[in-house]
Amino acid sequence: MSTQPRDEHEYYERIYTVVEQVPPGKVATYGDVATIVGDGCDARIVGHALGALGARRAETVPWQRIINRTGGISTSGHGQREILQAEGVTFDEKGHARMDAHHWSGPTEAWARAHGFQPLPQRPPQAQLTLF
DNA sequence: GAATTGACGGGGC
DNA sequence: AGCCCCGCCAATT
Repeated sequence: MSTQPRDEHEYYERIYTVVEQVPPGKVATYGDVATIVGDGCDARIVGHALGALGARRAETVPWQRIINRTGGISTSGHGQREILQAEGVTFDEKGHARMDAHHWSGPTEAWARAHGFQPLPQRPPQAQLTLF
Protein backbone atom coordinates (compact mmCIF):
# COMPACT_ATOMS: atom_id res chain seq x y z
CA MET A 1 0.00 0.00 0.00
CA SER A 2 1.14 3.52 -0.63
CA THR A 3 0.46 6.27 1.87
CA GLN A 4 -0.60 9.18 -0.26
CA PRO A 5 -1.55 12.19 1.87
CA ARG A 6 -5.05 13.53 1.21
CA ASP A 7 -4.19 16.87 2.77
CA GLU A 8 -1.76 18.76 0.58
CA HIS A 9 -0.30 20.35 3.69
CA GLU A 10 1.26 16.99 4.48
CA TYR A 11 3.61 17.52 1.53
CA TYR A 12 4.92 20.91 2.55
CA GLU A 13 7.83 19.89 4.77
CA ARG A 14 9.05 17.33 2.25
CA ILE A 15 8.78 19.91 -0.50
CA TYR A 16 10.84 22.41 1.51
CA THR A 17 13.46 19.75 2.19
CA VAL A 18 13.84 19.05 -1.52
CA VAL A 19 13.96 22.73 -2.49
CA GLU A 20 16.77 23.22 0.01
CA GLN A 21 18.89 20.83 -2.07
CA VAL A 22 18.92 23.08 -5.14
CA PRO A 23 22.32 24.82 -5.19
CA PRO A 24 22.88 28.50 -6.07
CA GLY A 25 23.23 29.08 -9.81
CA LYS A 26 20.86 26.21 -10.51
CA VAL A 27 17.08 26.06 -10.98
CA ALA A 28 14.42 23.33 -10.84
CA THR A 29 10.84 23.22 -12.10
CA TYR A 30 7.73 22.75 -9.96
CA GLY A 31 7.28 19.41 -11.67
CA ASP A 32 10.82 18.34 -10.80
CA VAL A 33 10.21 18.93 -7.11
CA ALA A 34 6.86 17.12 -7.25
CA THR A 35 8.49 14.12 -8.91
CA ILE A 36 11.25 13.96 -6.29
CA VAL A 37 8.76 14.26 -3.41
CA GLY A 38 6.68 11.52 -5.02
CA ASP A 39 3.67 9.87 -3.36
CA GLY A 40 1.17 11.70 -5.53
CA CYS A 41 2.69 15.14 -5.10
CA ASP A 42 1.75 17.56 -7.87
CA ALA A 43 3.40 20.60 -9.42
CA ARG A 44 0.53 22.79 -8.25
CA ILE A 45 0.97 21.59 -4.66
CA VAL A 46 4.60 22.70 -4.87
CA GLY A 47 3.41 26.14 -5.93
CA HIS A 48 0.99 26.27 -3.01
CA ALA A 49 3.70 25.18 -0.60
CA LEU A 50 6.11 27.88 -1.70
CA GLY A 51 3.34 30.46 -1.65
CA ALA A 52 2.67 29.50 1.96
CA LEU A 53 6.27 30.18 3.01
CA GLY A 54 6.45 32.78 5.74
CA ALA A 55 9.07 35.53 5.56
CA ARG A 56 11.06 33.67 8.23
CA ARG A 57 11.04 30.34 6.41
CA ALA A 58 11.78 32.01 3.04
CA GLU A 59 15.22 32.88 4.39
CA THR A 60 16.26 29.23 4.57
CA VAL A 61 14.22 27.77 1.72
CA PRO A 62 15.52 28.93 -1.71
CA TRP A 63 12.04 29.36 -3.20
CA GLN A 64 13.48 31.56 -5.94
CA ARG A 65 15.19 28.59 -7.59
CA ILE A 66 11.88 27.00 -8.52
CA ILE A 67 10.50 28.15 -11.88
CA ASN A 68 8.05 26.81 -14.45
CA ARG A 69 8.79 24.32 -17.21
CA THR A 70 9.39 26.99 -19.85
CA GLY A 71 12.10 28.57 -17.75
CA GLY A 72 9.82 31.49 -17.02
CA ILE A 73 9.18 33.19 -13.70
CA SER A 74 5.70 32.48 -12.32
CA THR A 75 5.83 35.07 -9.55
CA SER A 76 5.56 38.83 -9.70
CA GLY A 77 6.59 41.52 -7.29
CA HIS A 78 9.17 39.44 -5.46
CA GLY A 79 12.21 40.22 -7.60
CA GLN A 80 12.73 36.52 -8.25
CA ARG A 81 14.60 37.00 -11.53
CA GLU A 82 16.96 39.56 -10.03
CA ILE A 83 17.80 37.21 -7.16
CA LEU A 84 18.54 34.39 -9.58
CA GLN A 85 20.71 36.64 -11.73
CA ALA A 86 22.65 37.57 -8.61
CA GLU A 87 23.21 33.83 -8.08
CA GLY A 88 24.58 33.46 -11.58
CA VAL A 89 21.56 32.28 -13.53
CA THR A 90 21.41 33.75 -17.03
CA PHE A 91 18.28 34.61 -19.01
CA ASP A 92 17.49 35.14 -22.67
CA GLU A 93 15.83 38.24 -24.14
CA LYS A 94 12.34 36.85 -23.55
CA GLY A 95 12.99 36.48 -19.84
CA HIS A 96 13.43 32.72 -19.88
CA ALA A 97 16.20 31.16 -17.84
CA ARG A 98 18.73 29.23 -19.90
CA MET A 99 17.63 25.80 -18.73
CA ASP A 100 20.27 24.02 -20.79
CA ALA A 101 22.92 25.67 -18.62
CA HIS A 102 21.23 25.92 -15.21
CA HIS A 103 18.69 23.11 -14.93
CA TRP A 104 19.38 21.15 -11.71
CA SER A 105 19.85 17.45 -12.39
CA GLY A 106 18.23 16.43 -9.11
CA PRO A 107 19.55 15.05 -5.82
CA THR A 108 22.15 12.32 -5.79
CA GLU A 109 20.70 8.83 -5.83
CA ALA A 110 22.30 8.20 -2.44
CA TRP A 111 20.76 11.28 -0.83
CA ALA A 112 17.35 10.51 -2.27
CA ARG A 113 17.39 6.97 -0.95
CA ALA A 114 18.69 8.06 2.45
CA HIS A 115 15.87 10.57 2.86
CA GLY A 116 13.08 8.57 1.28
CA PHE A 117 12.81 10.61 -1.89
CA GLN A 118 12.69 9.76 -5.56
CA PRO A 119 15.72 10.56 -7.78
CA LEU A 120 15.00 12.64 -10.84
CA PRO A 121 14.89 10.49 -13.99
CA GLN A 122 17.65 11.14 -16.51
CA ARG A 123 16.60 13.86 -18.90
CA PRO A 124 17.11 12.96 -22.57
CA PRO A 125 19.90 15.06 -24.11
CA GLN A 126 18.30 17.71 -26.25
CA ALA A 127 19.82 17.34 -29.65
CA GLN A 128 19.93 20.64 -31.46
CA LEU A 129 22.00 19.41 -34.34
CA THR A 130 20.28 19.90 -37.62
CA LEU A 131 20.79 16.48 -39.08
CA PHE A 132 20.93 16.81 -42.84
C1' DG B 1 -22.04 21.76 -7.26
C1' DA B 2 -20.32 23.80 -11.79
C1' DA B 3 -17.18 27.30 -13.28
C1' DT B 4 -13.07 29.78 -12.45
C1' DT B 5 -8.54 30.70 -10.99
C1' DG B 6 -3.90 29.82 -9.27
C1' DA B 7 3.85 30.38 -7.87
C1' DC B 8 1.92 23.80 -13.21
C1' DG B 9 2.87 20.30 -16.92
C1' DG B 10 2.86 16.84 -21.00
C1' DG B 11 1.74 16.01 -25.57
C1' DG B 12 0.43 17.40 -30.14
C1' DC B 13 0.66 20.56 -33.89
C1' DA C 1 9.13 28.75 -29.47
C1' DG C 2 4.24 29.24 -29.30
C1' DC C 3 -0.55 27.84 -28.95
C1' DC C 4 -4.15 24.59 -27.63
C1' DC C 5 -6.31 20.91 -25.08
C1' DC C 6 -6.55 18.29 -21.10
C1' DG C 7 -5.22 16.50 -16.47
C1' DC C 8 -4.01 17.71 -11.98
C1' DC C 9 -5.27 19.56 -6.78
C1' DA C 10 -7.33 23.06 -3.88
C1' DA C 11 -9.76 27.33 -2.79
C1' DT C 12 -13.13 30.68 -4.14
C1' DT C 13 -17.18 32.47 -6.38
